[in-house]
Amino acid sequence: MANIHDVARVAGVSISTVSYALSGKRSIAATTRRRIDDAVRELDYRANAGARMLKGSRTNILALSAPLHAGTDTPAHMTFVLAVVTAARSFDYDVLLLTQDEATSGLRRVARSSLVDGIVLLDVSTTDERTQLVRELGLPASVIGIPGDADGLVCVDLDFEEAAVMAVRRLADLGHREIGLIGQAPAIYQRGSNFPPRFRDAFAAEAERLGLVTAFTPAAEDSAGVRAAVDRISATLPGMTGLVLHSNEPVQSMILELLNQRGVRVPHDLSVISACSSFDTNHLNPPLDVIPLPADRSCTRAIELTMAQLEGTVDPHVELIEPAYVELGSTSPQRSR
Amino acid sequence: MANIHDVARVAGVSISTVSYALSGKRSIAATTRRRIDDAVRELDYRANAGARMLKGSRTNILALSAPLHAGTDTPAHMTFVLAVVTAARSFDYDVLLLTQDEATSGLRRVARSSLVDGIVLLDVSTTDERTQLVRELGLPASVIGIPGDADGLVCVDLDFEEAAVMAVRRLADLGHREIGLIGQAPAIYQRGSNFPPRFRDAFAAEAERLGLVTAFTPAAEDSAGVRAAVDRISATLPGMTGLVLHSNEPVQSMILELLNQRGVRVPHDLSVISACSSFDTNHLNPPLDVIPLPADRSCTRAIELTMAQLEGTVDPHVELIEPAYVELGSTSPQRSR
DNA sequence: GCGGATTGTCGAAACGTTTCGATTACGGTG
DNA sequence: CACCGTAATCGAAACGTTTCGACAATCCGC
Repeated sequence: MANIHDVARVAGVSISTVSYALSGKRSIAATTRRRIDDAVRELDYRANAGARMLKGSRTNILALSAPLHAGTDTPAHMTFVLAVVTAARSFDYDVLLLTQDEATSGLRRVARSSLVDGIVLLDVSTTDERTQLVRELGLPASVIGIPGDADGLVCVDLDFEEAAVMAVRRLADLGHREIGLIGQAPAIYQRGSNFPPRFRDAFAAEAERLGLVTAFTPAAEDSAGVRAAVDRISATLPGMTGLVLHSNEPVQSMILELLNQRGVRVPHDLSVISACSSFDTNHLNPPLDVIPLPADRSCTRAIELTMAQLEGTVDPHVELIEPAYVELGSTSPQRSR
Repeated sequence: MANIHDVARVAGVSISTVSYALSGKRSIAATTRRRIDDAVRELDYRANAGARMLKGSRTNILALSAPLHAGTDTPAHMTFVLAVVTAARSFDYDVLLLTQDEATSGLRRVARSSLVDGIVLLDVSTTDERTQLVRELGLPASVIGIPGDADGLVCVDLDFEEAAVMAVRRLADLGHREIGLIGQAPAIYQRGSNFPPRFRDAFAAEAERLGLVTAFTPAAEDSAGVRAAVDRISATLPGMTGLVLHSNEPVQSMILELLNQRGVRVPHDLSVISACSSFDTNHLNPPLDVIPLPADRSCTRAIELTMAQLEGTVDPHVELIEPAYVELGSTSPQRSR
């Protein structure tokens, strides 16, 4: 593989001139620069990554700790992973993927060996061993999601509380007084994933503030679980006219199918809102009003903040992304009885 | 961050002794080794990755080129990615994730800068620009899937042809004479993904060899698409008593639901086989006989072969993984009419 | 008690960059 | 014309490791 000496020889200059020409850190005569560029092209030269890491103190690699737990919605998870990789590349950073059991131990390994300049944490639980580790390592790091103890960390996430408030208000404004929430699979609440309870609790709180009657149920991911969830919530709240779905695409799709089978028309009989969904609700039947979960925005921001930490220009804080409400016709005013 | 000099100083030896103690490449006195181990622990020392890459010619990093295309089954894709990462770790290798537009250009970049020792390609199409690139780069590489031009490449994949033969024979052995195949979404065949036509064509060939009547249809991934596919195949083959599903989990689930609604009992009225599925068909209703797509085996083998290429002990070839048939009670003999 | 093998340790070179300080050439200013 | 600042280039040091060759100390068999 060609190295900088080869380039220097072919271009007839010293290696430092080559280095400066490529980095642009000192001025180089136009003719010299052209000869160097030609040599680089001819040899298909690229600076050796190891040497660059060793000398400069940047590796241009980030670690992405992304454990995939049972019950996690894989497409949503993948969306975040891809968004992180894409955002990192826009800053000329590559991404090292750490998963499963290596999500924690691998983090320590790559950090201590100076293989990465920074860390991104995905899918944090309310009590997550990775948060303490990240504090110890002292490397720039951004957490996507809000762990229980966010002290000393840079965290980014959709404002799930505000999203819940938004959904409740929307239904309240339309005159609905009895509203339901179908959430994630029970396993997800048990594992302590950070966002589901944030949404559920804010939903209940805002509804109470507005004097609405609510019911909540999780929904297991198979058709039996979905049927049971719908049955449960109808039994608890027979007069329900508004429903918020905080679950993955297949579950939302099954719920709509079930409602349809039972002759419940959306939005005529029931106003339905899809909350914090990372997929396109236009493909549902009918399309659902949605408060999107903008993976790209969270991830882009997380990477920006990691880069800012590398420059030392940012302090630990929690950054919440403002939710937006997208109308697609699945809500309507409560009919007077 | 502590370096090898610090360890040497604390242990009271030279740096070369530390290096040999850690690598085990020369014998070291037991007492010396203990002092060094203690120093390493005290300082939480780990060899600097950049320096190690520069000096040794190994980086202990693999590039994983894993573009996610529209229509690809995300959970299956993720299963492969995770399996690659896990297998790589078992050889002390980390994985750099290259996706989307970087799946090709990033490959060139990281290879030319000697950031990675080898390459793994996922989701290759029949004509894939990455295969030519990999040949040019001359780095150890393993392809998961079989591209149109596999010359000079190391490829690993489930033997989709044999899997198709297995499914057809199973149904034929049970006395079924008219069998159908519901495949992937049309978009996937159009994009040239490598395995769907391999399965489809082998299915047709083996059925013809055995004198069976067949019908094939792709299935779009929404409920309308599934309904249309089932309608199409029933219309083409009214006497169909055996059905093979080569599609993702939601689609298979919807198909079974639809059959159930229409009063078609599995296996009493229709024997159904789930082919090359990376998910657990026990969760379907009813559970389906399955020829599993063993992501972990393909990926483990791909990594093994990449490691073997690093040692120079392997030549380009295509390696097919023997499929297995798992009975779960969704097939039964053809009833005499 | 001597030669030769073995064991344990060390110093130094090399890997390919980046970057600091030095040097040369040259045009502009007083 | 002497002086200075600037542009363009170069040589050399440093980053932290691995590994080669050298050397001293110990052991073994006779």
